[in-house]
Amino acid sequence: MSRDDINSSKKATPQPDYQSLAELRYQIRRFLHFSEQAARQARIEPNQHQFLLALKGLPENMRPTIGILAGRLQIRPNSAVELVNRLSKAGFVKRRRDSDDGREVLLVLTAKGEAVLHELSLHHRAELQTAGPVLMAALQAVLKQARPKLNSGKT
Amino acid sequence: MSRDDINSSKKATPQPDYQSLAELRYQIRRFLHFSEQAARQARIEPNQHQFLLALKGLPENMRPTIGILAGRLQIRPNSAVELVNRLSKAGFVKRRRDSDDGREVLLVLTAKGEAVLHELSLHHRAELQTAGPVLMAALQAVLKQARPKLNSGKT
DNA sequence: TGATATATATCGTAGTACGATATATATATG
DNA sequence: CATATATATATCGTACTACGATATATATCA
Repeated sequence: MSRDDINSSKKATPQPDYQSLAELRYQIRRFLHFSEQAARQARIEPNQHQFLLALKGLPENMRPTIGILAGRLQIRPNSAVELVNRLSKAGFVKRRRDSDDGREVLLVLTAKGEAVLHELSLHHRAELQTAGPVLMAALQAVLKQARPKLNSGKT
Repeated sequence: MSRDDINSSKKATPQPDYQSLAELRYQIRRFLHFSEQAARQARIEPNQHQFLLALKGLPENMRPTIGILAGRLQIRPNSAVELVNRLSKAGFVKRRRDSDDGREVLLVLTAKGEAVLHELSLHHRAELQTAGPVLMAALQAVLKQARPKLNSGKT
């Protein structure tokens, strides 16, 4: 007993708002692109930079193992191994075969790795000063039209 | 007995908050990872999906040319050409050598492309229902500590 | 002890963005 | 109007890296 209008008071708008969705992805890409360039300027590969950040910024309750880091980077454990190979070859991290569990490998930042990460983090924080709000806006635009049910809105 | 405590009321915190920075990137990766898997489930390559979205969601004042799309995807124009090659081979887009400028190529979605994009967009919108707020929170956490100066500010 | 699970490592492969370069069309300039 | 130059796409070979499949080492359980 209801007509399917476009979008007015339905549960979830049937037609997605492509424009806001596209804008969100565009802004995300811009930020990621900035990040990659910043990394290369700092003489480190973007994915290696992300590894360093994931390592240093790991929540305290997590152990810095290959597997955990892989999860944080959303890559397969074997890919993480290869990444660590390149990282240690470049002198950014060290492997520490310690722990109770002899299978695990704990990753540790070297001074060099720490330095690059520090520099890059400051740069990123500065960039986010402007990019952040833009991202927020794009995200909110998507969420606004995505809202599943919302009648009696006041706006 | 040192005063380089955490951060309290400085201009811009000298030490970046690695944890919130890392968390932001983690959440971005989770969303992108979801997106990639969703695309593959829909039988399309993630980058091809992004192209379709960028095309359909292009602001009205922009013409859907290779160059413009390349900019929106943050890739080189020649990479965009190759992407379009794969897209048209797969039947998702068509080239339209029209326009006043004979050098340009205008991209057009096929019905097939439209269909996949529609499906994926709904899926993404649904995902963002939960992922969106998490991203927002992560972003805000970074911005909070990144705020450069905050005296006599208006919020 | 033996069986099985888990963590890391190795290796070959495939996919793709890139730089360098080529071609086509447009525009400027004499 | 002919030529020079700029711009938009296109082509081609290369390099990088994440991946699947598999191997090895250690842990855990029966």
